[in-house]
Amino acid sequence: MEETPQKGTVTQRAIEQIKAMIAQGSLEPGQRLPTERDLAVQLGISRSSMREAIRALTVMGVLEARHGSGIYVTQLEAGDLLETFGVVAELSRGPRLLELLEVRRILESTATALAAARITPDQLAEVEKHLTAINATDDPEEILAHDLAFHREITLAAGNESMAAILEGLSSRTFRARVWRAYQQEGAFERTRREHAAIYRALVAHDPEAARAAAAAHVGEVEQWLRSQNSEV
Amino acid sequence: MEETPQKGTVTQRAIEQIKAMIAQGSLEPGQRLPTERDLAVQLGISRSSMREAIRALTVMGVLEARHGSGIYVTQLEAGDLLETFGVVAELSRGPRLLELLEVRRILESTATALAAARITPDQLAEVEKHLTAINATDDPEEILAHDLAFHREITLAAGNESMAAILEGLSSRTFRARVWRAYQQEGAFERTRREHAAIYRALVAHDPEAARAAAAAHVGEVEQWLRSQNSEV
DNA sequence: TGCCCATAGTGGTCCGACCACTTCGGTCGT
DNA sequence: ACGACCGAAGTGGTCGGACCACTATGGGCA
Repeated sequence: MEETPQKGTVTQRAIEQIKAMIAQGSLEPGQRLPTERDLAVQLGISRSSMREAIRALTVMGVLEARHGSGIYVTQLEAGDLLETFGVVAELSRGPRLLELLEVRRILESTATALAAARITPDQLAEVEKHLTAINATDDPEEILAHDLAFHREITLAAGNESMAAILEGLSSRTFRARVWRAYQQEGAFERTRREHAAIYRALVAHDPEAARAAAAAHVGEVEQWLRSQNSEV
Repeated sequence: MEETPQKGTVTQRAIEQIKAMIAQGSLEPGQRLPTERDLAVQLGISRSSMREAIRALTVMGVLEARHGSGIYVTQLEAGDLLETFGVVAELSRGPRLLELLEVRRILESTATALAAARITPDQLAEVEKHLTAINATDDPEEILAHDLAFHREITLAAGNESMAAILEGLSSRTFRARVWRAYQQEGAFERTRREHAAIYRALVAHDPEAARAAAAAHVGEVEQWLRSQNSEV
């Protein structure tokens, strides 16, 4: 029960062992881990290797290191899988970008449909706030921020935080900013506003099918435009 | 243009810089990077910190380190975002597990529908092979392997590698093995076989809507069962 | 009583050495 | 002349120890 099985690199072994501790429940969400130095001693490896293992788990969104305080197990909440997903979206080009956009269209249309059925008056008011904010300004930066918030509010209303987190990653700042920059140059502003309005109307009417169609069309519009650019973005 | 802007930790800065190099195209997929030692000098940090940055990017699926050879940029293909996603699925419990299963149901039903429209005779034969293999044995291990292959073949036929990779992560080995263990004990074997057969028939008939319904029912069945377990898994 | 700061403890960074593995070129035998 | 072998150079992997930056805690001071 004590000797190292000698499989794979030392760091990789450490990663697996810590993952196993969490999976088996001996480390619970929010709990603080022993210090890096202690952990290294426990697993019989150097602190350097242990730090790399911790770094890996931090990137995966499993651990969280607080300078001067300690290392903690995250709540394993939806947002924790966001970062890595967003990075992939940022680095994707051409065909891969279209594939991810297709995934987004599928998930976002379904999420919007679910939201139409479940959204509360409070949430609806929040959505409307961002909608009017988008129409009230011409600052691309502000529009983008409210556009993101508009969709996030809707996906959250769908009641599936994991799906919301994935969509957030797929719609990451850089990802959309890149599209926007060129997109708005074709004067498609007005069309986007109409699409947003259509989505909002479907939500107000609590009409899932209309919401699904409106959301699919909204994402599909960007998709079509991007496809016509022949992988230039 | 040369001094460090002093924002965030040194390692974090290094991660961003390397990401930027790839995003801007000065580092292309498959290309070999300078050595860890050289990179550390270039960015003005220690080798330890550089190694952590590389480890982080390796986990994200952006870089690949080959012992004794060098560090390379991955092809940034779909499978590269798989590993991290699978880890999240493995560590999820209770409500989060249901959310992820819902995402899988949405994506898998759509993917199966797409596959019904696009699948080639060759791919269809491959799918049938796994189907008969599932029905020919009682070894859970073998069944699981062919079950995974069955669905993977179908999602690949949908023509969206990114979606296939995400689904692969959501259906990761451990994830499904855990479900299977208890699931089969209720003698739901036969029902699963019938569902697989229904999916296959829809593919043969090139009937997208039937395929969508069959796949949604298939995943939904597991979903319902898991929901009835009151977060015990 | 309450504020403040010295201090211990933690993660973050750096250095230099050595180990394990890959790669490649030269050497040796045929 | 050719091919298999082997050794050296180069690379990532590991180690340990030192110091820095930040946080949290508790005791002392006003």
